Amino acid sequence: MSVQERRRRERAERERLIVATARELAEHQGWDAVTTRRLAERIEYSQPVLYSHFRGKREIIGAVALDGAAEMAAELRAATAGPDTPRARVAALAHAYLDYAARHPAVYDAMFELDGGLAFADEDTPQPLKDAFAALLETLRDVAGEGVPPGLFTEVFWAALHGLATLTRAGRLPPGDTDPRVELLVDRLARM
Amino acid sequence: MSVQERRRRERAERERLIVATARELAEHQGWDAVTTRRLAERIEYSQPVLYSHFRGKREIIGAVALDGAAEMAAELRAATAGPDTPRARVAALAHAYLDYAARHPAVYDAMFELDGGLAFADEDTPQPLKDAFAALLETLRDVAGEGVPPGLFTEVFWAALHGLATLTRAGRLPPGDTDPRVELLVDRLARM
DNA sequence: CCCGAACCTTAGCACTGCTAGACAATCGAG
DNA sequence: CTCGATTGTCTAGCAGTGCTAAGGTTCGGG
Repeated sequence: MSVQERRRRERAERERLIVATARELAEHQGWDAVTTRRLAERIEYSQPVLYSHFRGKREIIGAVALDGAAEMAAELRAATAGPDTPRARVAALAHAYLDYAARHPAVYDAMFELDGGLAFADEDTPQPLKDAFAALLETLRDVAGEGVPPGLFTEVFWAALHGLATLTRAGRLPPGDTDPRVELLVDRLARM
Repeated sequence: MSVQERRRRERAERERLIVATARELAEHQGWDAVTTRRLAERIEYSQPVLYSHFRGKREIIGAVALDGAAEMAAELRAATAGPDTPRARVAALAHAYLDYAARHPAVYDAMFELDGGLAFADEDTPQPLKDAFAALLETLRDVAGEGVPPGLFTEVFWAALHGLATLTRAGRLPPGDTDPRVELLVDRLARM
């Protein structure tokens, strides 16, 4: 009985190892470098072992995404804990969001650009994703303005941040100038 | 001499055929279905012929992106030609943008999500891309507000639209509700 | 001590983007 | 009109991808 326990623990441990290794590989060399062969080699098991934990590469991406969502939510909450005024909290939130996207591009992609097989905006949406959205909403609800549903406002604000994050990183927007862009966004969208 | 002329024309014609076929395939079955083998079969030539026109698949994506940029710019200009007030023009612009993204997801991806090997926000940026940005700027410059550079304003507005377009299509935002989102965006960002 | 089951690996499939080398058709010069 | 050279195209193949069927090997439970 306790043997089965131990095995279960070891399996869970190995699963964490897979996800952590995938993330590390992706952060250092990009998702293209995350092949099942390389990943298997890094964890020192053969390829089929990966498929005993995940249905396929897509699910591994999904696992990294959940990991990142929890981490991002925590960072967003930490950033908005300090400032006193709603305006300052929103600005801090925006900067923290863009900062995370810039510092962890691979994880950001797993969450919002790649297909990790996760449900979004749905009752089946995994908790970490719901929670990350909640972290945005907690701060943004205070500046939605009269007659504007907080959820709707959060969606629009989030979309704007997402657009800035992805277009900037892909080189579609000139780098630098992030600060004035965020300032404009916050000044115009937020209603105190 | 005229023989070489004819050949040159036929080559150019075949190049257009390649791009058109790639686009059609992508629009109907997604970019994953656009493989060099399938593409070669569709144009009734062997694979290496593709490589005598383009350096690789990436450049083919880039060609589709340029095609789409010209088309999109035209649609944006057509949409903003009608309305009389700046407010209405901006709203029409936003809807036309999101409409194009929704109607031509594959082309939109070629322009803004995939790597087509194109330069952006640079002097080397191909004309169609510059022109598409210009189409946005022409309408948005009138509502940037005092002291805000039109270029900066356009970047932010564009990023918001891009975020809405991609998050909606990827299922990250609940479908429907597009109208109130656009209304909120226009009402808050634009200054008359 | 031995059996059965859980576990892991080897080997392979069908596919990808891309390319070297062989082949045929066409052109220009004599 | 003929012959060599140049173009153009295709066949065949490489290295790599995600994924899986089949076969051992190992190890706990009786």
